[in-house]
Amino acid sequence: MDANASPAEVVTRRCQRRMADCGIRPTAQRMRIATLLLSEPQHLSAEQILASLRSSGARVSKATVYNTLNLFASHGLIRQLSVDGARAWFDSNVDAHYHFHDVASGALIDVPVPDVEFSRLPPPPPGTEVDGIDLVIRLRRKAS
Amino acid sequence: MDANASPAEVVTRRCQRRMADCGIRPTAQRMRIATLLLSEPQHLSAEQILASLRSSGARVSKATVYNTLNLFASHGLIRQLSVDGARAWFDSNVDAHYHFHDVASGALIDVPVPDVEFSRLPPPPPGTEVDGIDLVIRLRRKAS
DNA sequence: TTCCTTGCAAAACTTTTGCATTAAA
DNA sequence: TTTAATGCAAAAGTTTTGCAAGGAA
Repeated sequence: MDANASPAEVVTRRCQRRMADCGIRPTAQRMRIATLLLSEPQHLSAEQILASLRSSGARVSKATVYNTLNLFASHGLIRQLSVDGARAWFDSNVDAHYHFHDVASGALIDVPVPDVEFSRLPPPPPGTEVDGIDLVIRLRRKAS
Repeated sequence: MDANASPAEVVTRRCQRRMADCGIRPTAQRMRIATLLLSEPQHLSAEQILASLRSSGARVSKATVYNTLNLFASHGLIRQLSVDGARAWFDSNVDAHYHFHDVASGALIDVPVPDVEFSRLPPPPPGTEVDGIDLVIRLRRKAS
């Protein structure tokens, strides 16, 4: 172990390890995208990721951002969300969880699984089983 | 009352009434779109609606389909769903309800509210209140 | 060398918009 | 007649793809 590792180093190593576990070659662009997303749980669009990387001086193309996000998603490193039809959001929290969605601001907030409890759920149709539950609690500004 | 009204007539009148209630002018194209959607609860994409209307001989443009769907949605006559990022689905069932989503086939199946019961839900963040709950139970083909 | 990744531009797709024409009140 | 709706084509926005160039093994 390295008790002197900086937070940035820890994130870098975690990204390398997770990509290696999936057999994904850790190129410079992929590492930057992984570092950005996996440094903390967050929801980002492809455009936001591209802008963020470029403003920090990275040389990345839009195609590579999409390629990388799709690659990561296909390996379960991130998760693609469909909350509004306008664009995809990429969630770096792949543990089971739900979301608040503030429609006015577009903000997404994680809701931990233990905060939601189902006392009844319908049985899946014959020949199918439940693959997962997408729960979005839409929020509006309180009138009061 | 008219005890001899055919099912088609009943649908036509119900569409006229619902559009009138919203102050929407019942043009030929709008009536055809409303009749298609509101004849029974279903989930259709804009492209499906356009194709269906044209194959039944109607003269409608893509722009009018989108204009009309947005108009209907803004008046609460239909509801727009975001289940996959690929396209919008328009749900003619505007009563509160949830969905099964068979990812393999793309099929959407309604889940009535009484079939789901929450025994715990997180409190909405300060300054906000719950506007609605979108619940999608993802289905996969059973392995067994 | 061989295979994979990147960047760029173009293409594909869904949805919106501008504007002249047409239909409804 | 006056206002609103329609159709068409073009535009806009997001995501994918083809391909030449670059980089890693």
